Amino acid sequence: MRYGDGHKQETRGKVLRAASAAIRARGPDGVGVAEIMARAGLTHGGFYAHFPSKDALVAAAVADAFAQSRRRFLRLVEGCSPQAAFCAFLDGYVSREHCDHPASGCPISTLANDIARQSPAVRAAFEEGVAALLERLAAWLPGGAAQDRRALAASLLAEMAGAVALARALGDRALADEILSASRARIRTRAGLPAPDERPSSARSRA
Amino acid sequence: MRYGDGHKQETRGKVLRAASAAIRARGPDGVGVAEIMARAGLTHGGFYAHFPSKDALVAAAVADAFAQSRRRFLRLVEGCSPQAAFCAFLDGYVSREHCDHPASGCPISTLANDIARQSPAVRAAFEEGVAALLERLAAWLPGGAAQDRRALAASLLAEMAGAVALARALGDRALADEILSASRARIRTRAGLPAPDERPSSARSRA
DNA sequence: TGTACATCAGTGAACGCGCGTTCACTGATGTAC
DNA sequence: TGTACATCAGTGAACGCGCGTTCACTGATGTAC
Repeated sequence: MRYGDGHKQETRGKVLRAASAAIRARGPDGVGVAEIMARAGLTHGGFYAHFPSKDALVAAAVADAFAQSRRRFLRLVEGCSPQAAFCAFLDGYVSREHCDHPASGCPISTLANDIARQSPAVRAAFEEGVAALLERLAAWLPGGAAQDRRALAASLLAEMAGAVALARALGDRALADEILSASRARIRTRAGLPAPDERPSSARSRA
Repeated sequence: MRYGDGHKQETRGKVLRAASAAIRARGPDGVGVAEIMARAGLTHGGFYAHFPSKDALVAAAVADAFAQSRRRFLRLVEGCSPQAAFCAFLDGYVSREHCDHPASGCPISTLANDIARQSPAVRAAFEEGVAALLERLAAWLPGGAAQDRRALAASLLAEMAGAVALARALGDRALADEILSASRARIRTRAGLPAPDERPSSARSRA
């Protein structure tokens, strides 16, 4: 082989990361194969040496997006109490920062509507990501039966994803921030967290 | 004029309704002008006699979708107490029925992710619809200062839209129904409604 | 009342464009002798 | 050690297709005389 052993895997990784970001930012049907390859520093012809179809790339990119989010939050939260972990997750998720950077954000908040219209392979990748995240959130919630914590986690995740998606859809920053801070405060209470963040959302967005 | 006085407006209305349904079901970029015209019983060439561009149609269709939802719920809820009105809205919204029929459903639950990527005209139509719905929901909520009711309405709407969008994205009906019923129950409690619905979600979906 | 004309909603072929996908080719490198 | 060959990741032109949009045309009807 005229390239180093891991060369092809490395290139595949570059394409995957470019796709994962671009698809979250503009939707699976909003970016083309050629643009993704260009962002990975390649030309479009080589794409099919790495993926059998665009659909397969989208499925892999969705899985990669969930894995990326998971890694980031597990790193952020290492050694924290479950309560502190949930709190950090919430503050990162329902935030102006997250709204403004969909390309590196949670795929649920960016892609839920698109996923309902995608192929079974893409939907399966999404579903796996959601199930894993729900389990993780449920484990961070305090007390109660496992089933109750799971149901609460589902309700809280629905609100988190809904609030961020809705805020992103609104051009009016004031209304968007109103929704974000209303949701953040209520999720805190619902999750049994003690100390609400009293900073105004404008200070939060600069943090 | 060789057609009756209201003929052109009537045709425009047909195109608009076809667009409003198709766009909610498959997204603004998932349906073409030709297909929408065909669904309205026309050929694609005549489109530009009614709308200056596809973008203008999408904006009008989004506004029409909100107006349609508003009309339907106001009819359903006529003469009810505010509490009963909110309850009817919630049960209709966070339901298997709503999940299974995006074409006639709330545009927030179907289009939030798409709207963030659309033109200013489309976003403005969406924003107006959201603001009007928020106001209506806030008026149905019990007690408290107007500002608190508005914040609660925003939080509840975020959860409603998030739960339905998430449930639609999941192929696994059991997981989807779990999310729907978890959200429905918790929104009921949060809105100060007394009697939770105890039927299992399988019975509900057949209702 | 009857004929010629004007109107304009709707038709359907055509356009330029970007998409996903294919394929003959390139050229840097590892291997065989 | 040096030369000929095999490998294959990546290139770039080309394909068929569907899209949004344009435009010359049709033909049913209302109006003018």
